[in-house]
Order: sequence, then structure tokens, then C-alpha cells
Amino acid sequence: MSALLQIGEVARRLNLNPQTLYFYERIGLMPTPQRSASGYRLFDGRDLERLRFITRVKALGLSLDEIKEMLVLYDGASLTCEAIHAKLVSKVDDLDRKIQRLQALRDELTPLIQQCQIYLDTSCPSQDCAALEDLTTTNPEISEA
Amino acid sequence: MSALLQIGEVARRLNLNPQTLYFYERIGLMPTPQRSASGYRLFDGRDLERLRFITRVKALGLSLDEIKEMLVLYDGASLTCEAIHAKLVSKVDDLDRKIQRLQALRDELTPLIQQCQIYLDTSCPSQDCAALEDLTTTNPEISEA
DNA sequence: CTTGACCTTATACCCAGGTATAGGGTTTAG
DNA sequence: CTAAACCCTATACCTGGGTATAAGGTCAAG
Repeated sequence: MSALLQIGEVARRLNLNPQTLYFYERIGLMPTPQRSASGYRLFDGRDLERLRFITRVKALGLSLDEIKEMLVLYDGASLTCEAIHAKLVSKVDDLDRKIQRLQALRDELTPLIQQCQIYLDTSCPSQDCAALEDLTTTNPEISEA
Repeated sequence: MSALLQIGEVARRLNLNPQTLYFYERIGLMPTPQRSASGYRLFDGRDLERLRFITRVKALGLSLDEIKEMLVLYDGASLTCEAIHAKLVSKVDDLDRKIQRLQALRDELTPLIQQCQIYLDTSCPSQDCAALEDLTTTNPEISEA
């Protein structure tokens, strides 16, 4: 199974522009794959997995540089266990922080929904919504490290 | 308290480039603030809150357009309760999806840490790490709507 | 042996989100 | 009354993450 695929087929399967694949190769996010005698790129299963990983993580809003860092693990051939462990832990910490902050934002919005719902249910469903005052008064941290 | 501030002071307090504030105004993310007799911008407390909101949400990876949508709520003067309710719900859904996907990624990385830890504890802490094989074999969804 | 659908590289362009710079006015301290 | 430190607008430029285009090579079908 999973024979070698030309770039067009890979692009079709992963729903990517072939140019994007060239681009990922240029910036070092993807290795240069095998080549046919005539110089055509031939992608194997690992290449596809890697691309799937990239698109999946990218969809979460991580930058290509961050993804590159994570992929060092993928490539990790020559990394020590210590180095890998450290990177993994730091990545997971990053994710945790991001999740927490999204959660906080979410928690800030939901009471407004409740409030809005009440107005909707009880009275003036087509008038100016008083639930908004609250938004302007919620702002803890100054942010930035 | 919270007197009116000139642009430079605002930029300093929020750790933003003054040019960024002009930029936010140009793209309609910020309203044009009060002006002094000589045309200087004067930012009030609400302006600062709004800017804090923007930087906070931006740090979570939402685009300025998404933020603009959320700020419609902030501005909401003329929106109906229904419209606001719908927008809020959809924003919270977006956040939920984003959180879930980050969580999934997190859950994928943590077992690797365990694995790595085991190798670290037991044997060859400075050699190639076998925990990595796993990364290449985890890939469910193809993603994309 | 040519046509169409593929592949190659190289270069140019696009959008988002700013940042920098030029050319000019204002305000305050000395 | 002038210099420093602000402010204004307008325009140009930069980075990230691609996408498009040009100019050419390859390969299978007819």
C-alpha cells in the first residue's frame, strides 16, 4: 500500500496547493522528498503523515516556525531524550496557556449570552440590548511579558 | 481619575507602537477618539478598555477581523438583542472548537512525555529517543471544511 | 510525433498586520 | 524665540504565509 505519490496527487489528497508544498520545502518545513529519474518529487507515507500533522496543527493557529520546532521531534533522529523531553514539556505548557486564555475569554462571553437570553425571553427582543454594558467593564490583566 | 491621554502615553501604557493605534483606527477597529483643539487625539477610559480587549484577544490568535466582529458587541448601540445573542453564541462556539482542537493536540503530546520520561529515568538519557516513533503514527482527521 | 496533463525552477505578486519615514504643526521649558 | 518632545497625515516598507505565472522538461495516449 501507500505507494509513492507525485506532488499533484499529494496536493489533491491533502487539499493543498502544489505551490504550498514547494513552499514548505523551501522554508525547510518539509524535507526534499525522493525524486524520480526525471527529477519528479515522490512523496511517501511518512511525508504524507508529516503534512497532515502540519495542516492539523496549523489549523490551531500555530505559526510555521512553531510547527517547525515541533517537527524537530518528528525528525529527532539525533536529539537526546533530554532535549526532546524538554521541548515536549515546553510545547505542552504553551498549549495549556493558550487553552486557559481561550477558556477565560469564553467564560467572559457566556454570562452575556445568559443575560441576552433573558432580555430575549422577557421583553424587547428587537431593541437595543443592555447586556453589553458588561463587556466594557471586564478587563483584568495588562498582558505582555 | 483616568483623564484623557495622548496617543504616546496610551502606546506606552499598553506597550503598543503609536503607529499601531493609527492603524487600528484606519481599519475601523478603534473609533476616532476625541480631539483636542489642535487636533491631538485624546483617549478616554473606554478607549483604553477597548484596546486592552483587543490586545488580549489578539494574543489568543484571533484575527483583527474576528476581533472586529466581537467589538460590534462592544459598540452594539444599534444591534438587536437577537443579533447580539446570535453573534455571541457563534463566537463562543468558535472558541469551543478552538479549545477542543488544542486539547486534542495536547492529549497527543502528553503520552510522549511519559514515554520520554521513562527512557530518561531508566536508561540512556543522552541517546536517541525512541519515544518519537509514536508521533509519526498519530493522525486521525484529514481536516478542512 | 504531437498534444495534454503533468512536473521542474524562478520570480512576482497578494493579503494580513503592522512598522518606518517624510514633511509638517504644537506645546512647553529655558 | 528657539529647541525638544510631542502630535498630525500620507506613504513606503517589512514579515509571514502563501498563490500565480512564466518558461521550460516529461510522459502517456492517439
